[in-house]
Amino acid sequence: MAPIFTPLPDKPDHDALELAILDRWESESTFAQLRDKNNGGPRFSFIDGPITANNAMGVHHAWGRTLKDVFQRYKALRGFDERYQNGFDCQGLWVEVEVEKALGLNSKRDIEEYGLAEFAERCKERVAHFAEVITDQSKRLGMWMDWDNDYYTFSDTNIEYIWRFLKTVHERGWLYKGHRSTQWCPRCGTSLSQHEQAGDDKYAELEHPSLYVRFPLKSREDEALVVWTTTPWTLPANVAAAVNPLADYGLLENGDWVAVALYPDSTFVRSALGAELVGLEYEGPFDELPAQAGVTHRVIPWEDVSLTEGTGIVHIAPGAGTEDFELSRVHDLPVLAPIDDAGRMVSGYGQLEGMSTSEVEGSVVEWLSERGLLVEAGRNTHRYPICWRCGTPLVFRVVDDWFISCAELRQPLLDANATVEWTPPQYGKRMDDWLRNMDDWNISRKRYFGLPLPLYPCTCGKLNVVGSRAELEERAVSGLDELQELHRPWIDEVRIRCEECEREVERIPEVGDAWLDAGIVPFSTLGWQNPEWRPGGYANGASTGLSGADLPDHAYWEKWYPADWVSESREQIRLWFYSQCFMSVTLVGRSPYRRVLAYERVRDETGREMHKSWGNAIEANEAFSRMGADIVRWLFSAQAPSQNVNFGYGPADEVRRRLLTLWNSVKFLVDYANIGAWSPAYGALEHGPSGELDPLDRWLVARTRSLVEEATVAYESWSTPAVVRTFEAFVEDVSNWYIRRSRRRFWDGDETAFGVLWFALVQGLRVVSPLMPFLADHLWRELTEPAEGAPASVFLAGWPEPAAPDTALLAEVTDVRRVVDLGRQARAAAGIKLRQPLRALVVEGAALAHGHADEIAEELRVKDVSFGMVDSSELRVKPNLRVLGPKLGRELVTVKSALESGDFEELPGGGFRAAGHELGADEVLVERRGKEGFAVASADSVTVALDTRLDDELVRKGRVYDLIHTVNTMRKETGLELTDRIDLTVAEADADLLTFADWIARETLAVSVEAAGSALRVEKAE
RNA sequence: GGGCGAUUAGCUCAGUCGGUUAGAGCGCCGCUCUGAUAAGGCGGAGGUCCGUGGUUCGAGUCCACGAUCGCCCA
Repeated sequence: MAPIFTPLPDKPDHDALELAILDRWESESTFAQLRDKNNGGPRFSFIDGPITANNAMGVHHAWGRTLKDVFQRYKALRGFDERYQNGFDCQGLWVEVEVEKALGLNSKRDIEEYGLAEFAERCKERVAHFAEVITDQSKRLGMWMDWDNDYYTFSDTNIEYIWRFLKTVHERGWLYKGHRSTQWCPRCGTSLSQHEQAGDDKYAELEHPSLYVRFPLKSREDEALVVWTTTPWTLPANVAAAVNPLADYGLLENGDWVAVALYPDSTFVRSALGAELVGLEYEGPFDELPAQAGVTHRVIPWEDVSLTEGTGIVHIAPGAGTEDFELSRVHDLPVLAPIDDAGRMVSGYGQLEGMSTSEVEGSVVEWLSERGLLVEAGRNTHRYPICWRCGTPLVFRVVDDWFISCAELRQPLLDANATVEWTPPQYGKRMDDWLRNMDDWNISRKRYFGLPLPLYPCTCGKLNVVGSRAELEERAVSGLDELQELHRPWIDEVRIRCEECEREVERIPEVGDAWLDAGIVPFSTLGWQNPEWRPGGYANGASTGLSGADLPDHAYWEKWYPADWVSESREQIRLWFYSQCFMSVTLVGRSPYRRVLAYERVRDETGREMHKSWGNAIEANEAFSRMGADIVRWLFSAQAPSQNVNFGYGPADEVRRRLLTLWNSVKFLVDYANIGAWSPAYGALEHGPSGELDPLDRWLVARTRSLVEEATVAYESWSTPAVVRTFEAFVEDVSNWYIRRSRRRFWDGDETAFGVLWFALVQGLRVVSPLMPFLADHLWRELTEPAEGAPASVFLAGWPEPAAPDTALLAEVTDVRRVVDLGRQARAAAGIKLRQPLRALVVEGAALAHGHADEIAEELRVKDVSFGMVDSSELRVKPNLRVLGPKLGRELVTVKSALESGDFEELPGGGFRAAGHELGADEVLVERRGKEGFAVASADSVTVALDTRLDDELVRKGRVYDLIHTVNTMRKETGLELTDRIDLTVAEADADLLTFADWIARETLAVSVEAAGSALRVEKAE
């Protein structure tokens, strides 16, 4: 007869099992079935933050993608209709930089020589390639998404929606061209914005020159200001020197002025307050350069001049520093811009022209020392900003950039954020902090493959902002025919008419910040204000052929906006959470998401950052196949999101071992159900197991119901760690209490036990399936395959019906287990192993365990269990603080010390009198210890006393248990099957045990038991 | 300088509403069960719950201040 359940191997092969499940999902269209089932149900709106389709996915992406999938699966089990749209981020500096590397291009000129059209094609190819790679990896992780319906941020539709946003911004008067000093990457040839440039990995410890330089004062012979700088290339652009007006400055004997505070050991011939130096003029070190012609150098006041490093006098070059530039506005200083967009000195700087900022260092030093202006030259190591994409050290340049003013929006953004439920909650405060401090949004990048900013400034002063492709077509005067998509170079050919003066105007060359691309997604993908549904309408422009995504109509947007939930890493606070909130508050005045789950970073298993160059990085694909995707998901799910996760093969092995207990429990059921020819009934899941349930069975049913209850609470509070904890505790209870206590019933083929265990395991799998979909579905299929009417997949089974657990029974068993633990402790203390039966156990306390004496007796192998006072040599009484604290208040201290010193009187009924107070039995905790002939153990007001006295019968029974144990060990060692029968021969010396022959035979599956010879013999019976 | 966190066993971390002897996993030592067995269970060693002060009958938990570390901003 074929077995009812498919036999399970000793342990799971996660990789093979997961690949097999993926095949089943594919061939059975499981996901499509799930979506059909939930179609029209209540909605759970999730919006996927786009993943950059620029490289393969790393394990750090797997954390977020696990969480996204867990909660989408959970909500699906609860019957929610969902969109499952995945998103790819496709354009901007990150793609450009990688494509440049691949093509061996190393400057903007290289790109232009290569050709913008060709370059754009290479960028699109890269995105298409890695979108496919990421899709495959995500599927392997178990992510269920609508994979042929992804949104790509470089589609024309997405771009048009951003255009529309920008037009709105302009109508509000927030869009402006700024002339300011910004951080500039000389390799990428573009400025970078505040939110891009934040974060620790955006800085490096770099060594730069450290120069002390003399600025001779004009009206004072032989006196000079001394400044300190680590950026020699900025000196030729110097126009001023700043002093702290409130600080003391002193004149050294050699004629140098410095801050007194920074030269504590020097003697000064004269001193002055900084304010007194203000207005003095000096000779600039590079006055002879053409660029410096006509510049008057003078001393200006600045409260922020540091008195902790340097000389207390700061060299000011408004063309090469942010603060310098701000000061130039206040003090009306000339702005000299010394470098071009590649970071090379421009004309007007004599012999320095054409040199990079680092090449210029030697020449500057030489120049200064020749003229006697160099006081000291050294090296200095400090934290210096580098480009977040290519690692090149940044410089400051004063350039024109386009900005969105956030002055008017700041408060509305804060108000919108106040409506959002953040998990963990402190991230909401961090968002507030960011919003309070954010600068105007720099949206322009002087690059190539990105969102084309639709800005057409006219010489008449009018800034034309085009809000859609239709508007562009209507106003175009040329270039439309070649416009294959809304990207450079094609878009640059389109000229339009100025709406003010009718002159022909062209687009600014800049592209947009990539966070505009991602931020518009809650509008562009959901069809905001789109009059009619356009099949395939999202897959246009650069994403033609990559996706089949529709552009929905406005009614759809109304249905799915705002998102009920979004989840990304914490750094997205200043990136995607920010940009989409900014755009959403601008367009519709509210936050685009109701709830956020954010998480920290992935580290290696020792807590260090992962770096390829350190050799401690783990490839996502390798993690999936070597650990198993379920294990990867479990590791991430178990981690509190507010803390970095330590990820690696060590922690993975731990998880694997813990999950083995679940596997073993299922395998146990399967093995014995096959022997006993038991098969399950699917209806039992809803109604509970049938048959005559004994207390242990009812306990497991209650325990299962409480699991469902606890897990529901955990999921509903977005806490995967709580799901993990509650599930692991459940598995431990099933395995180490129910199964261990019930083994015999399974050997005997007890149908009720099978039914109860099956119920518990299957319900457990349903609850945990969002976290580890592969193992859960595999075991679901294993356990429900013989049950008629069971859905083919756990994901089609829905969420377990909630049912109130029998909490009284759960509490009883908690007490029972406490007694058993104490009993084992007592045995251990007395040095009596569990195989030695004992005559009696007395239990005091543990009131709820009274009905379970038989279980306790069996578990502890004692003949008799009784409840009552333990008559002992030592009595300890403690106050029940929870009760007495509020009642006695300050008096409690007196009572407590009286009880501690034994100064009390026992009252009838279990009460005590101490320090003048009568204490009821429920107001004290009583423990006893020490008794002749007994082993006593005590904890939490429960005391057990184990009678350790042996007699002949007890000793003989102990020997029988030993014998049975030995025989069964031999059975195993000789490789016998569980059902094999044996002929057993015991040694002559054990002949007296043959009075228990039936018992021995039953326990060892012996068909004959006899005594002969001197050794124990086990032989397979014919 | 401002903001947000963290600090609990050798390591990684839980710790609910303030309550009696602060827990788990890993590691170490010893014991043990075994018809789930490359598992499981029990016990032991190992704690200044970062520090100081406060509130309270009672503080790892609440409050204030400080220290250290991490992160975000300036």
